[in-house]
Amino acid sequence: MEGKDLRKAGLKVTLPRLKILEILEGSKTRHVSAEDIYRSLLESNEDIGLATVYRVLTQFEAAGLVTRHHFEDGMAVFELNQGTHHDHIVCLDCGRVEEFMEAGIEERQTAVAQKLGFTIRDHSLILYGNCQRLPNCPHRNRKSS
Amino acid sequence: MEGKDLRKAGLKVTLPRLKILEILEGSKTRHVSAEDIYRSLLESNEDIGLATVYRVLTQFEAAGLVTRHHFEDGMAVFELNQGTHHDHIVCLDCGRVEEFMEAGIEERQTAVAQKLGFTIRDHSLILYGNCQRLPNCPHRNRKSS
DNA sequence: GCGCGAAATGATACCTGATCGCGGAACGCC
DNA sequence: GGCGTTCCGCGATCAGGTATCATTTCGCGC
Repeated sequence: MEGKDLRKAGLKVTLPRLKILEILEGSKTRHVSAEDIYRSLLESNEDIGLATVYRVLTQFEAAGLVTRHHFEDGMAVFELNQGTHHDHIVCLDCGRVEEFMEAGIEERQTAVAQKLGFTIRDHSLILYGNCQRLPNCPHRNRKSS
Repeated sequence: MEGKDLRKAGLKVTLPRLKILEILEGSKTRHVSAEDIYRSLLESNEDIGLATVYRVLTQFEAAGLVTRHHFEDGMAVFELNQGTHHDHIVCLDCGRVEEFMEAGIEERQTAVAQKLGFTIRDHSLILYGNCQRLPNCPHRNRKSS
């Protein structure tokens, strides 16, 4: 993803937007907060204000480039859209986020909505659990809730 | 629900707690924010501080009397627990909230979590849609998103 | 390349939802 | 009723996020 993707999305190509895209792509965790991005920018000695980070993320969301999630702590995190829809499961011990997609669940959601007289537009499904501290958990010893 | 329920929950019976319980029970919408409750209290000329409302709601949550939800706008709303688990569907036009429960969805959630090596502890499923402005929608003409 | 108007940015003040700290008040066991 | 413990009201405070506005940057037409 690069300049032309921004233009395609109807956004001017500016340095802050490029840098933020870059960070979203390069991030290991896929789910980052505005502050995370701001901190990354500072570390790369980019002189980009926090307000700009928020503005750009909001524009990216409106343009469909990223999705905004609210996990349990209420703080917004952002994720680069890579085509396919999915839901999330969050480890309460280590904060790790896994993604999944279950056609059966999706179907039933639509059915339920219809039964209640709603036209479904969107949904948010987040499971919370413990990831059993598998040895390969990359987030072990992170802050506990 | 009354004084003895508070005591059963390990909480002293105090006027603020009783009043707040009362409001939760009497509320038409079942899903109310701390500010909603605070406003109700002011209207009834109760001299109860906003901080107390938050404290009491947090205690109620810890005691299992209420559940806290974060709908799309991020603001917390509280709902009196009346036994059965359920999920929510929110109308994007009018803000109406309906509740539903789909055993098939619940089952699949557990299965997915297990497959990913998680022990599921909790989940949040919220559908967003349009309620087709049925004539009996009690929320028509509320703020639009 | 260059100039120019529109759009974007950075700094900072501000807003809102929520929490903290503390002196004084209320609860409830006796 | 008396008294220790818990709770409460108030105001200060915090954190995430937004609005304002002067300055800078983009990119189109030349």
